[in-house]
Parts: sequence; structure tokens; C-alpha cells
Amino acid sequence: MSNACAHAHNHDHAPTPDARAARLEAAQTLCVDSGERMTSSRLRTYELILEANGPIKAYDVIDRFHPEGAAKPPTVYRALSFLEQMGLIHRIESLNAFVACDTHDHKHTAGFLLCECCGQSEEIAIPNVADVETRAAKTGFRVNHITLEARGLCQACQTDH
Amino acid sequence: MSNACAHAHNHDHAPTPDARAARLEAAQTLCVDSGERMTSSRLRTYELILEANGPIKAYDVIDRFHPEGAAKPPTVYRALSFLEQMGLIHRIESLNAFVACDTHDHKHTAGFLLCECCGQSEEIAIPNVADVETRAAKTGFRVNHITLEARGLCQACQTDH
DNA sequence: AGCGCGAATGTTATATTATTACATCTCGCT
DNA sequence: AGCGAGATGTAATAATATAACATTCGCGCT
Repeated sequence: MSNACAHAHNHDHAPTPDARAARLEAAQTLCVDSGERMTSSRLRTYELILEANGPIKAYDVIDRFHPEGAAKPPTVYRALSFLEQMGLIHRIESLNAFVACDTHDHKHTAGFLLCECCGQSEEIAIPNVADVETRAAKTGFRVNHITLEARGLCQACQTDH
Repeated sequence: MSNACAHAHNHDHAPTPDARAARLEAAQTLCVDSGERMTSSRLRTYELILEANGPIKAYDVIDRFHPEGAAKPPTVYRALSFLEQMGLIHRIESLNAFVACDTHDHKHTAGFLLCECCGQSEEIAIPNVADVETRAAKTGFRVNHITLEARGLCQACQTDH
């Protein structure tokens, strides 16, 4: 999480331990139901992302992976791609970071409001996906995936300043 | 430019040499009018981006910078930030690449259609900027900048396949 | 239980992308 | 000419991500 400015940033968004446990459980179920394996490195990666208070960098996951020392990068990058494919996490392109999916149905496309001050993110539905597709279709372009990331200031960071 | 598939990709989009010269000229003017200096490394960087047939990576600019050998990274990264601040180029977050701004007024925010096959990009106005801002405002978030990148297949690449 | 297969992981090395830090130079101004 | 701010040069290194190949694991089959 970035910390570009002076004030406190004590507006927490990470799920509570109970909520995390429930999400880990649900993720297990989701994988089993899809015929995929929720292995320990995938679970550990997901856990660290859930614990993070906002988007977290791959190398922060790598560093926190083991109590005694860092994981090897491929371990974590593989888990990240898996979790992304499952829709359990999203990659934030403009931050090179990852955040847990916040919707119940684990859609693979979502928009984000990214606070430039406290680093937290809010997942939003992309308004009018259809308009983007319509515009694209004007030149015959077929859309597979939309990245929408709005940077700015969250309410807490506006009032803190 | 990526080349993920077999077919020809002979659908060129780079500006003609004449058009490039005009754009370089216009960029000079824009800088002078804003009290900025269009120095030789900035100009060379912009030229290489204009010559590219789609988004170009920083290190491709670095490699092509001098006839006899590569530039030093800070030279090019500094020029890239300058050009981006001037609105002459855009950064494509999902590709870690840069593309010349295609609009007359050099707006700092634009959307992109990115072909996953031929690697070319088309700059579009972001549909529904207002909708994003309205949605953001619901939680008190103030938007500074929107990144919109739609990946998919351009018309040429659909028909080629 | 033992076997075989494909998926997942381990391991090492390296590729790619980007920045820091500090010395030096250039240009416009006086 | 001399100053100051902005721009550049230079070396080193940080941060992000993948390639390649060996090994192990889980699971269905016999």
C-alpha cells in the first residue's frame, strides 16, 4: 500500500479474521466445484491477499509467504495466475498489484477506484460495459476484457487533508 | 508489438513520414507555447514512438535510440514522463508500453482498444466518464484520472483467423 | 498396494521494467 | 562573464516477472 502523504490512514478495509476464514472456505469450495485444486501455496497466497489492507504487490506476498523467509517468485506468480483465473483476485494494472475480488460471483472483469493517498481500492461494476463494446464495434473490434481503473482520492483522504 | 499468432499483421497504422514530420513540428510548437523545452532526447523519443506500429516498450525505445547503440534508461524514462505530462503520448498500463496520442487536443485521459493478436491500439474517447464519476461520488471518491483499456481482437485479426 | 499420467511445485537462473543518486552540463537571464 | 534552474550523463541497483528443466504429488486404474 502506498503512503504518499502525511496523515494517518487508519481507515481499515481488510476483512476481519472471521470474514477471511469464511472466504478461504468459500474459495476451497469454489475450486472443488470447478474441478481445480486449492493447494497450500494457492491458499497461502490468497490468505495474504485477503489480509492486505488494499492492493498488495507480488513481492510483498513473496516476502510474507513463510514465517522464516521469502518464497521463490514462481511459487507466488503461479498462485497469482491461478487465483486470477478463478476470479478470486484481480490484478490492478496501474499498480502492478493484486486485490481480492470483492463480489460474490467472482466476475473476471471489474472496475476499481484507487485512492492515491491511502492506497486502498474499491471494486465497482464497470458502468455501461455495453457502451464500450458498442464503440469498439464501430471499427469491428471485439472486446474480450476491460480494464477500468480510476485513480483519485477516497472520502477519508479528502477530509483528512 | 506482440505477435501471438501466425498470420501476417500487415495492417499498418504508423503515421507516414510526412505525417510524422508534421507531428514532430506540432509537438515543438506545443512545447514552446507551454514554456517547455523540446530537447533532442525528448524529440528522438517521440519520433521513435511515432514510428512504432502500435504501443512500444520503453526498452525498445532505449535500444533504437542511437544508430550505434542503446541509450541509458534514465534518458528515455525521463523523456517518456515529459511527453506523457505534455499529453503527447499515453502509457498503456496493461502492456507497460507507450503510444502516441492520437487526438488533436492531447487530452491526458483516453481509452484504448488493444488488439491481442497484432498488438495495435486504437485510441477512443472514454464512454461514460460521467457515469464513472457518479458511481465514484456515491462513496465520496473524487476521480483524478481514468485508465480504460479494452483488450480483444481488431477487425483485421478477426477476419485473418 | 503398485503404476502411470498430468498437474503442481521446486530450483536456478535470467529477463524485463524502472528508479536512485549524484555529477555535469546547458540555456536564459542579468 | 556568472548565476540558477532545469536537463542530461553515468553507474549502480531496485522492482517486477518469466524460462527452463527436474522432481513430486494426487488420483484413477488395475
